[in-house]
Amino acid sequence: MEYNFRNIEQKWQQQWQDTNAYKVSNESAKPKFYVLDMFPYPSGAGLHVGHPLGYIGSDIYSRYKRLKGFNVLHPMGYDSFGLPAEQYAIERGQHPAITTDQNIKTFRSQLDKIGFSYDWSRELRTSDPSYYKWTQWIFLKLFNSWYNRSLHKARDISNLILVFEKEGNGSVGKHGGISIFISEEWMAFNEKQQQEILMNYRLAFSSFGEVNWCEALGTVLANDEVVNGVSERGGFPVIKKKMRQWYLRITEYADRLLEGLEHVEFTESLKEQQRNWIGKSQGSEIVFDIKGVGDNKKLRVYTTRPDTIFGVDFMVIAPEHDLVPQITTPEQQEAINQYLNYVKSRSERERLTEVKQITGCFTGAYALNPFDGKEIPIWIAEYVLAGYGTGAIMAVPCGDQRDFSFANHFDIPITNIIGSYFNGSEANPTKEAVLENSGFLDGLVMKDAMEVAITRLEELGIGKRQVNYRMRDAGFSRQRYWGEPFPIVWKDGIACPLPENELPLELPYVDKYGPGHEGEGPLANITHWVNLPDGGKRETSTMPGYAGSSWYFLRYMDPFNDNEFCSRKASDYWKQVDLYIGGTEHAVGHLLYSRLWTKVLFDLGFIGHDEPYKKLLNQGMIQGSSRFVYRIMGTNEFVSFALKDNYDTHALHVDVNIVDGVILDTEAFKTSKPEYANAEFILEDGKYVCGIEVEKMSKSKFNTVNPDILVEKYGADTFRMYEMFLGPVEMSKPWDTKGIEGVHRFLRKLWRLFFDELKGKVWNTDKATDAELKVLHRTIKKIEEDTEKFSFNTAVSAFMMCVNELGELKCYKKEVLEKLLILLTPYAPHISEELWNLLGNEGRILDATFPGYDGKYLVETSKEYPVSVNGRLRTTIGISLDATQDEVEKIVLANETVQKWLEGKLPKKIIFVKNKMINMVI
RNA sequence: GCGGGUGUGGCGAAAUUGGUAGACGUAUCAGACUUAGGAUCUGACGCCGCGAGGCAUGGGGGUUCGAGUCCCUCCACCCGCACCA
Repeated sequence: MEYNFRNIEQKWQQQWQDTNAYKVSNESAKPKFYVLDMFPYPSGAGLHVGHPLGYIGSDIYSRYKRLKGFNVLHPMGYDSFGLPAEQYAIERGQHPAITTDQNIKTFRSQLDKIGFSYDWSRELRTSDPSYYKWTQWIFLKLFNSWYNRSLHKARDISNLILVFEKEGNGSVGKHGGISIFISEEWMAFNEKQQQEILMNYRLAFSSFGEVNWCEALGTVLANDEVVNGVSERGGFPVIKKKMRQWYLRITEYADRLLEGLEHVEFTESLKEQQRNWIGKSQGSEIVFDIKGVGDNKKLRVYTTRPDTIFGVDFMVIAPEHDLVPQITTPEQQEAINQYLNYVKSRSERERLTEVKQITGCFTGAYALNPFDGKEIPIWIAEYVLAGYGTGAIMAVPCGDQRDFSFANHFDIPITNIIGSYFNGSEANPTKEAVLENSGFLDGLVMKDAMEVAITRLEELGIGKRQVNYRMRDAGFSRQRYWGEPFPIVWKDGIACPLPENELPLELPYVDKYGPGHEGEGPLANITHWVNLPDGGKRETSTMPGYAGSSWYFLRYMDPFNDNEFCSRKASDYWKQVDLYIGGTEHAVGHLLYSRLWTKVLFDLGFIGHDEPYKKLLNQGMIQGSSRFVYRIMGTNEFVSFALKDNYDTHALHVDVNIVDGVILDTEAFKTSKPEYANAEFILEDGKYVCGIEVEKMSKSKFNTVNPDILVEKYGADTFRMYEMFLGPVEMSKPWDTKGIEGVHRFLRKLWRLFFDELKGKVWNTDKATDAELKVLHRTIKKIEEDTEKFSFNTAVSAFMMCVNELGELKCYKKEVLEKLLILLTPYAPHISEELWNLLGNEGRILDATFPGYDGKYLVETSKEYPVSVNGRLRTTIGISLDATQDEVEKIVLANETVQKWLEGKLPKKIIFVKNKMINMVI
């Protein structure tokens, strides 16, 4: 009887499906555990070996937790709305609903072959109306909420209206550009004015704003979807455009999003990325008078270094700053106009990439230093951003390198306030210097002077402490088709929410789902849908890809609920996701937005926790190892790697599947493409050697490896274990199929502990020896520890060692083997089930209990201790474990080899490290 | 530039956290059994050396009886962020 993995795997996968083996109940006396994979966008390209890496890790952990007695929620679904799905559909010329459905089917069948333990009954799709009904519902909650800054919590908007009616907005503070009003003023506003004011407080709000407009994609993109001035998807140019858009007021949550990072287990680098994105900076705002202009025109700058105020040699304001036209002197008008034209001609991309170039223009105006009255020239320059701080800075050339370069470039005299810390040829951003030329701050160390300066500024009423964030409110609308429609109707310029009983507002079916024109999305073309009988017009943009993924982890808890997005009972039972596995690419997108939604839902009392994920594990990316052939220019002749420099060649990707290691299968190559049919080769040692490069795994690079082929050839269990064996899950590594044989060999060796090809059944019910139990218990301990810390690669090694050792001991004992099978279940579920069954066990192995290890088999009564003299290993000596220090010394000193090294002398010190080694110092 | 991370055999990687470096697996070589082997098993396999032995965890220095592990310093690579005032 041999290991026939194909039959075994098919049989058990069918069985699991037929018996709903992995269905999970919300009612259980067991402790809960929630293991979640980042749900995929079902791309049409199919899986490559990189995709299942995290899924295998999470599957192992879920199965392990289940054996440990937990009620484990381990669901899967699809992020099926969004830009990628729509783009793919457009490329195929098919409706996204159809392509999405097809892709999901392919995806599912590929996943099923690997033997995952998902509870598929809870499957969800973000593009399903029964799901996005609740995405829309949560949007309405965001729309109907505001952030109460004194409670640090979201509150219903009705409660804000009450405050306005009673006392105006004095106590809640200015949000957006709204000025302070009192109760009477509020009552005097008409409906439209009131709604416009409320819009400045809503957590989901609409506003005209500069957005990242991508002409090629015909849509607006979020900041994190724009990389280096081009779209993340497709790499198309992105420009700024003013449009009415929806936003989420994530900036109100900046502090809580930062603070929450202290309580979750994310990697330091991921936390750092989020902190970076939020970009909190503590500083102060200072108001400067402008020479010769009225009191109503003052220059407000933002700085983190108020201590350097006496070192300010010039001011720089953003070219877009409101003051520019107001303060420019007639003499400078011409130059300023020219400069503004230049700035306008610069694309976002150029401004981002050509950062080294120093440009700017003097306005002719001067600000006045409030302490010594010094006249400070005001410049404009594109390096100062309108959107950050006040859009104006005070420049201190001796302390800031950018300011220094600017001063140098335009010959602005530099004031040195830090004495010898400034060497005249570069700025020194130190906080340790003792201030000079700094009026009342003279003699103070800079870091102490900050506090003194800001206090004085506040006393004078010309400055205040100010916290700034780099993060902006998140753009929440897309001029696209394939997304959630907004449950909003515009009436006379007022955004009216749809009543809850009209949800879901279904996405109308259209034939033309391509981009609309002039910024409006495709929905604008469906006039019968847009225009309502009462004169209202539906919002025509749709929600972005991250809408549905911001709360899906909650829906899995209660997926069939028609009355609520998730009952409080269900979310109180499952609580946070205990383990969330996925890549780092969502560090500042999905992971930030879903944290925001969770916090809002928590504030509003719909759920009981305000961080969605307890622990996040980032699986590394599996890269492709590409192979290259070198074609001699203008010929059909290919030259082997080592000889390529003798010719004028260019490198071409060659399909990794026809290369064995680095050796090209030249016959397969000839048949791979018609143009290669007559290819000729210049070989080295009779072989064609390919070049290697590690790149992202992608079809276009011919370096993808399809898991289906590996599963077909070696089985799912081998595939699962090999993916884990490659190395730590969190590390990126190039794929190499070579070693998979070793893992497959291990499973066959395991099989032979139960059945022999010739002899048949070899397992028996004899009593296990101490030596055998020792191997078993050591393995139990190791597997438990490794699985617990996600060290799946070392766990696989431990299995291999265990089977090797049992093989050497000729241990075919059921007592030992069945426990080993339980350990192995999470890693290789099919073979474990089968052997468990063949051992005559009742029930399913997935309901077994993870065995405990007995310490007595791990402890040795005596041990060979290494003995070293002055740290150098000399010999080993067997000593019983309960020997006292004195006894150890006696035994060691009596040893002949040790005596030889001591040369008759007595050691100064004998160090006896229990269970480790003995070292003597002479 | 700033932040995070990594550096160990031909290759993927281990190392109980300061205690015999290279487990486990691949690759390679040798052998056994075989009509055959891409099956199975055994052995060798960091470097130098016939050997005893010596040298080895990116380089250099330090702490320690003892360092891959801790400290200082330099170097290389990967990943984020980047005129953010």
